[in-house]
Amino acid sequence: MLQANADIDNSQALTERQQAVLDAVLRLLVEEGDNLTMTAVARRASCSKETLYKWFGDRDGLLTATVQWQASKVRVAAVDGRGLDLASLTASLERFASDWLKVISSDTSIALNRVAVSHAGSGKDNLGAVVLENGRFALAKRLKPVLEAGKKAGLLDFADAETAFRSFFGLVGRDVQIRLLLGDRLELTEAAIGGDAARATQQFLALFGAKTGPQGH
Amino acid sequence: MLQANADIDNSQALTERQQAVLDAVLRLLVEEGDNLTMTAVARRASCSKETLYKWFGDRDGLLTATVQWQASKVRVAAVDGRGLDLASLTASLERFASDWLKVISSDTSIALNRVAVSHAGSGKDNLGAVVLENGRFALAKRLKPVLEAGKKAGLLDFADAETAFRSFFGLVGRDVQIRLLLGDRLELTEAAIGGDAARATQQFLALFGAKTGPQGH
DNA sequence: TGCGAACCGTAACGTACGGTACGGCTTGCC
DNA sequence: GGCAAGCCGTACCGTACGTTACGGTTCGCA
Repeated sequence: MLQANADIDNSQALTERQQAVLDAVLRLLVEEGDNLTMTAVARRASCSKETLYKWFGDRDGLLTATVQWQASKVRVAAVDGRGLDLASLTASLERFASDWLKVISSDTSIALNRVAVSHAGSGKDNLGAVVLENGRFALAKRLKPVLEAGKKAGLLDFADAETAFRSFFGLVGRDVQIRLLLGDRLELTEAAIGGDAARATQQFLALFGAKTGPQGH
Repeated sequence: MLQANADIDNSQALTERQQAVLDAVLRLLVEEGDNLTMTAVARRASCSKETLYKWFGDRDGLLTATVQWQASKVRVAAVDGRGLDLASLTASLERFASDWLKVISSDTSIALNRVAVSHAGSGKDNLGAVVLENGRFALAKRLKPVLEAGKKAGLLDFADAETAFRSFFGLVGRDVQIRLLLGDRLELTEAAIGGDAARATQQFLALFGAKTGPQGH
């Protein structure tokens, strides 16, 4: 499911101490939202403000470093495109959906998306681009090969992988993300996520599965 | 498509002047995002800060009043459930999808959702609830009767209207809203919206259309 | 014409917070 | 041991902004 990655070096040479600081920022971001102060970060991380500014430049630098640090930690599992039969393709899609739902419903993801949305409205949309790149676009980059493999294997039928992915994205996410971002309670249990992933996968297959003779519903 | 509503009195007795002030807030919100100042509002609306505070209490009151004012202005058209045949049902769904896409891709909607998301992270989630109530939930409340009518007429087949609606929501919105909120450029032309609405509707019908004999693809 | 209410423009106040400076402490190295 | 570098804690500065206060003006009304 979720794994720390070592392949993509998105966190450029962070010391253990710096990582601890960024983890403190994450925790603080979950608790207090975007209105965290540098003094609060310093107090929580047991470091001085001078050190914060020396390491991360300014407040925005600290925030972007935090977003990148979190992005380097959480990553949806890659699935090899060797899923030739329908069963393994279905399993891969379900796992993608489940991982994705688990990520976007996590406290840290919600907090990070919130601060990124806030900053997107305030001029410099640095954070928004980073979140988008490590979220929606990273997912597409990982899922498309699977879709293409499914198409090659005659299991899927679509003209454009991008549009197929976007439909899958919509079927999985539906209104979950916007509701969570807007503060709607809606705790997703493990079981509910599994059910949603299976449902979304079945719907996607119903729309984009290759029609090889009549298959009962 | 879009209409001002007079039935639901969501705007509790606002004078013309107050509405003009809130319109100024909307414009300012689109231009500058959440970091608008009370002095900027006063200057733009050509009113004094004292008046702002007398009318709306404080900054949050002004913002909530603005959200409610906008919500009372823009509303997705209601469609009567008298759509008995497949053609009119399809047309209704397409119109809903088109209107919805038009709304969420508008500058004011993006700005309002951004500020609501920001405030949802900062304790009082007043704005988030209001936006959700007038956005996603209002849409559900209007669309569900149509879906139920379609089911009654034997055109649709689903167990729960809520889940059917959520699938429709996902198929229509896909990744559009989160991308726009995060600052991703992606201007939706009138034609693109129409195409997306038609595609989403066809996909929804493919998933939830009643299977009355073999209908080609 | 006189009066009071509402409102405009602006000045002023208090506070919160981003950013900087400085004294003291630990740590590794010569 | 002595020294330099890095860091902690804290005090400090400047500013931006929410909020309040006040004098001057317009407008409806008797």
